[in-house]
Amino acid sequence: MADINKLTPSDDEIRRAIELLFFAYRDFVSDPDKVLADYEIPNGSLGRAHHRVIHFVGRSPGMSVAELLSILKITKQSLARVLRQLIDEGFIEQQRGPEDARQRLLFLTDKGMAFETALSSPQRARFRRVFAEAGPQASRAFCDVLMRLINEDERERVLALVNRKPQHTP
Amino acid sequence: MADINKLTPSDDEIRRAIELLFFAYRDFVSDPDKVLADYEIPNGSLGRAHHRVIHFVGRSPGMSVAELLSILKITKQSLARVLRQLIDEGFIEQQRGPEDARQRLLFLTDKGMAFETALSSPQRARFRRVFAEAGPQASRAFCDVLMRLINEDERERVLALVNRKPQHTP
DNA sequence: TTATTTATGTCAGCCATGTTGACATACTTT
DNA sequence: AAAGTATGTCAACATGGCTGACATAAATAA
Repeated sequence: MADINKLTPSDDEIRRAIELLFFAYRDFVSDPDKVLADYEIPNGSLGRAHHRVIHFVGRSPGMSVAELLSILKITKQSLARVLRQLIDEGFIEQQRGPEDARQRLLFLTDKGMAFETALSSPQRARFRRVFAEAGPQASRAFCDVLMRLINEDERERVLALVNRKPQHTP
Repeated sequence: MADINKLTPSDDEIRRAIELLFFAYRDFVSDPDKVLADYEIPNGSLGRAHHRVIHFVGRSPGMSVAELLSILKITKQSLARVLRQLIDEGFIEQQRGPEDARQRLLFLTDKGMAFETALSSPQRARFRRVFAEAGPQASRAFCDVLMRLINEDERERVLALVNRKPQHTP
């Protein structure tokens, strides 16, 4: 019967995609681990959770704690732990919100920005190579599929974040 | 200057892909959580680690513990914990290797297979929808990019696993 | 045959990072 | 003044990684 009426992907193609996603993600997230392993701070070390916080704060300087929580989808107590360490170690600074003084707006320090670059650079190198090999059309298709994999009720919010051009903090 | 000489993807496209991968993976792996949350076993519950084991054992019935370890890339002590629970709860059975009697070959029981289906079905449904929406060409491009994201020194081994057609266990 | 290596299991403890629940503080809104 | 909101914090617990040490049985080399 083959794929005469290919309206729907086969179970086998789907299983293959699921497994590839597992392996690709596993290797992709392992990139920053080597960088993280080199950092030692009093009472612990830095992990992937810290990387995620640094990434999103770097991406949206001045974001509130609540915004960050809604992106990471973790509890404030979980975030508090890593945020405290990042602030104590001088990677992140807080400023009171000018409109709403209850908010603590988050910014990377220079040290934080340097760390962000160090953490993301192997990941960016990986994607640079892959996208160059696969070509622009496949790269766009890849992002299109990723976008569709995101929960529909959040997709718009996520796209707004992801599509925003980088901004300067004067 | 735009993209006249588009040999290399822009930093911005790469950053976007990195973020989309984060969000897509986050939502994708959250699918089985609801199923897992319903299962309770003595002294604990089942989590994503159990799901991964069940998936790969179901995928390659009769695989050895060493093979499973090399796929999951975790320590044997970490695996032992979840494997013990899965065996105790009757999801997985072990058989001595017929060639090498030191090996403990792993198989899903009927109960294990049913659980595997329950766990993966929301993920498969997600991909079925996405691939149908995105079309077969984009779906293939997606898998191609994922494949290239995998560490090169492992890619062949992973592809051999991923491309193998499902087999029957008589 | 004896010695070594290999595949697996297990005990004990540590660490990172998620969870819930309760409560405190400062600021905003009603 | 009262209620709601943004954030911080303390305490306890769960999951799932990790290391190190040691045990057993089977395969393989000396």
